[in-house]
Amino acid sequence: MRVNKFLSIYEEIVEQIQSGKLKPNEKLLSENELVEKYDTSRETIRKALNLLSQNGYIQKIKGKGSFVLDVGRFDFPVSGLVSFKEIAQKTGKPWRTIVYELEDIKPDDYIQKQLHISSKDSVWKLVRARELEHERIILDKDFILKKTVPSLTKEICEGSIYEYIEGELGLTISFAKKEISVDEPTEEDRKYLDLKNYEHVVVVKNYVYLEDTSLFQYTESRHRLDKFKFVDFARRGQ
Amino acid sequence: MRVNKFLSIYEEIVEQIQSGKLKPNEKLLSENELVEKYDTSRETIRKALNLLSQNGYIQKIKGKGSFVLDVGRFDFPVSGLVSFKEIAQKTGKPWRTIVYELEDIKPDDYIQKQLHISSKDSVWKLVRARELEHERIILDKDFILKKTVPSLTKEICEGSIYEYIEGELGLTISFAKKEISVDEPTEEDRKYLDLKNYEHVVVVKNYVYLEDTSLFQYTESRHRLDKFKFVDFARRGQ
DNA sequence: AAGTGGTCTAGACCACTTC
DNA sequence: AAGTGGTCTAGACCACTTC
Repeated sequence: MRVNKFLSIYEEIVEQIQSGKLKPNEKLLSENELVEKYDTSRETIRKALNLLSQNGYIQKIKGKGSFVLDVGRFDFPVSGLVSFKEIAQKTGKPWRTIVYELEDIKPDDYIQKQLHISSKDSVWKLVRARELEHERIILDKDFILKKTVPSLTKEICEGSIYEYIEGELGLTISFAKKEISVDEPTEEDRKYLDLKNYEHVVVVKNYVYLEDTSLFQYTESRHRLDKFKFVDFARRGQ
Repeated sequence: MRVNKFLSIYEEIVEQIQSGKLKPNEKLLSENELVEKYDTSRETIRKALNLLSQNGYIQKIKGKGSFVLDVGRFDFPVSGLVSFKEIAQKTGKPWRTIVYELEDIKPDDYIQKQLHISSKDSVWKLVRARELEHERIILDKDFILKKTVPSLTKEICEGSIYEYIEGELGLTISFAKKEISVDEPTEEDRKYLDLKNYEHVVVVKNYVYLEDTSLFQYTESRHRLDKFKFVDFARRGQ
């Protein structure tokens, strides 16, 4: 079976940029030269280069060529939430996930509205705290359609739910929408988080969709505000 | 001169979705049928469809077809800051921009570091408050390289700086990086914002790059936390 | 078996930048 | 004039979903 040619070219160039073999502001080989080098067609090279451009590795300039961006300036992840797991793994600080609740519920009005379901649909309610350096700084409240994910265990919830959903269940998550705002802490926040004296929490509402465009998960992440950071990288034009 | 064919096909289908001629979950014509309809090649149709997919209008499923997403679920803007101007224009509430400072400065250490420049480069410092319903809720502190934007006036700053930069100066902004975090208010925040008793502000640091990959603007937007909202829409995979 | 989108090829013409 | 990336064409084979 043939593997994606454009993807492996993309990955090879990413590796060259990350390892420093290709340096910031350096000019890549031209598209025609890359066609020669990889013995492929120009459209395949262009697919690889467009992916590099979309992901912030290079900048293409018409008439001039493609240039390596200074990725060091964009501390990873290039876009998205700087999750507690990433912080923890980068800094090597001790962390863990505490599962407070895992139950099968009938959704209330608010959850019905968020997931666009009726009161008849069963939902997993999962409440977890994320602890970093012995402080619980994020409260994740997940609501997952039971008809999509029939069984969940405490063990799965302590690890990665997405690995289970995509790996074990073979489902494909295709897109997600996030809304970030600030709110006052609830009783639940005060109970399950080490909030100190902060009078607000950063609330990230996350709506997760499957490949068939169905919404199957709503997550509310409530962050202690001193530990919150979000990075967004946006390219202009198409 | 030939106009982009794939772009006009994209725009035509966007219009059909927004006007309701194509309804949520409805199946689009297949790629081969669209080739017939628009009398073009399949790769051109695919470019238009991929753009629709990237911008959240449709979902493509292998073996099945392309389906209209329920864009109503994603209140615009699909991604990015829900800016005070957009809120104001949507709700029709009264708003204005107040220019407090516009001067030509020598950058201090912090600004030198943010813009990757030396103390010799001149910089415009611009401080503006955004007022909505007679409350100043956002403080925008812009630092703009003078060698890129030689002249700025109070009138330009009260309107849209980007319109001036892209329209009048003919420069192309190619990408931007945002960092969102929460901080304590400064003296300046207390002076120029109607902060009420909030003890924190949401800080959005924005780094703006030109087509030649040069960083020319650093903006720090300091939001009163009760008025802050950010929306992010992310597709998985490539 | 027929239809779907995903990948790939080998060409073409174009506008822009460099020399 | 030569080199660059951007758009477009007309084909091919593939894996996946539907019937």
